Amino acid sequence: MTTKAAGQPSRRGPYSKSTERRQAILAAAHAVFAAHGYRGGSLQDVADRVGMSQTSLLHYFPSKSDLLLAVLTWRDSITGDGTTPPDPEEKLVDAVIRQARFNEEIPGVIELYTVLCAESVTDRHPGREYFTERFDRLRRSYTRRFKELADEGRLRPGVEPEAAAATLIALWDGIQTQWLLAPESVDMAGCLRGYLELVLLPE
Amino acid sequence: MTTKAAGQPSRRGPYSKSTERRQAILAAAHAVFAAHGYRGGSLQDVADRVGMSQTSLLHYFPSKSDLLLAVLTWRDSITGDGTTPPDPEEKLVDAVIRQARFNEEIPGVIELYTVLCAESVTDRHPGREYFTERFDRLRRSYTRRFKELADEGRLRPGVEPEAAAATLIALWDGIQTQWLLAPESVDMAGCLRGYLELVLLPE
DNA sequence: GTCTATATAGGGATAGAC
DNA sequence: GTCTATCCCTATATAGAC
Repeated sequence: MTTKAAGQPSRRGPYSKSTERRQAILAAAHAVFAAHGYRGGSLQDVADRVGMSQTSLLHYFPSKSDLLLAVLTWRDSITGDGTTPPDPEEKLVDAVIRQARFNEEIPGVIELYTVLCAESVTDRHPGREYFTERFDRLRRSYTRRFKELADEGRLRPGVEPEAAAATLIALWDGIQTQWLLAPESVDMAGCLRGYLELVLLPE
Repeated sequence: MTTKAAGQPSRRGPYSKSTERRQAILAAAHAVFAAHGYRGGSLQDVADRVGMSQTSLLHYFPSKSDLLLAVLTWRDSITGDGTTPPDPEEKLVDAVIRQARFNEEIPGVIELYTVLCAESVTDRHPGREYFTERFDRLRRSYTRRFKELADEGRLRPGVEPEAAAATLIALWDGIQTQWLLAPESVDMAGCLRGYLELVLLPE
């Protein structure tokens, strides 16, 4: 059964049954961690959604923290966060708004990020390193972007690129939290655009 | 023993032994929830810090969720969040910076807020209503403040008071998260001041 | 690769003695 | 008001049969 056979679904490689199973587990874990957080979500919840036993799940991911890190990496690949290099042709405002609207459309993406990010600041949380590095990387990336804009004379005088980078990221995270608690009262894209139009000068 | 006696520490009223115990429990619970979150923190942790049994703790707070809500209310009384009416004489920038620096000095205050706020968006979290109402109240309060400034011609043209309110709160929350993960790399007060100086016109 | 059974630990909450 | 003992539930992880 384990030997190769044309047309068999158990063939090796990136499209093997095993890989599909892993994908299904990641999707289920994404939903569970988004709804209950890392500590609040259980492997049993995830296993039930996939339709397998909790012990079978541990065959694919040896521990709960391994599963968490895999989910975080998987999130990056879905959202493009940290994987897609910024398009130098696209304006910063447009790129931010586009990403904000995209995230808004995928259920659970914002919940997962918001919940796990704050949870990660607690003692010995397995996701802490991931978020620390993500913020470092993002701050550097946006700082570079704002410096380029400053060189073009498009940054409002008095605004420091480093501060603008941290501010944009902070605003983005914070407005997502408010949006989760009151989607009707908060205009995520509007707040982001408002800040960027404030900090950037028209061409 | 339960009858009144001059000089006895077991007298009734706001300074009774029981009240002191409750205060000690609240302080311990504040530290535990800040370090581990609501779901990650245990009543046993709290009881150990106070030096009592877990069951004795439940004599003061009948359930874990009751304890959480008491801690959140206690936090308000410490920080003045939601209890102290804004001083109309103090400039908005000064008030925000002063509060930010104050929070920074009290260990655990920012952790507690950040962790519980994000955790509260998860399913059936007992703190959810508290945070939803807090955001509603804060947005209304800052919106009013920005409208007053707009009437004085001190709000930069094109900035909407409602958006500025949500943005200021979001920025504040988000920068606290970054600060918790990298205190040396993030200037909380600087980012807040930077935004307010951008959105407000000089007198 | 999947399962059952189990080890081991911990959680919140209740009953009732003192 | 404080405790011990306990109930009952849930959790992650391991062992081993199939």
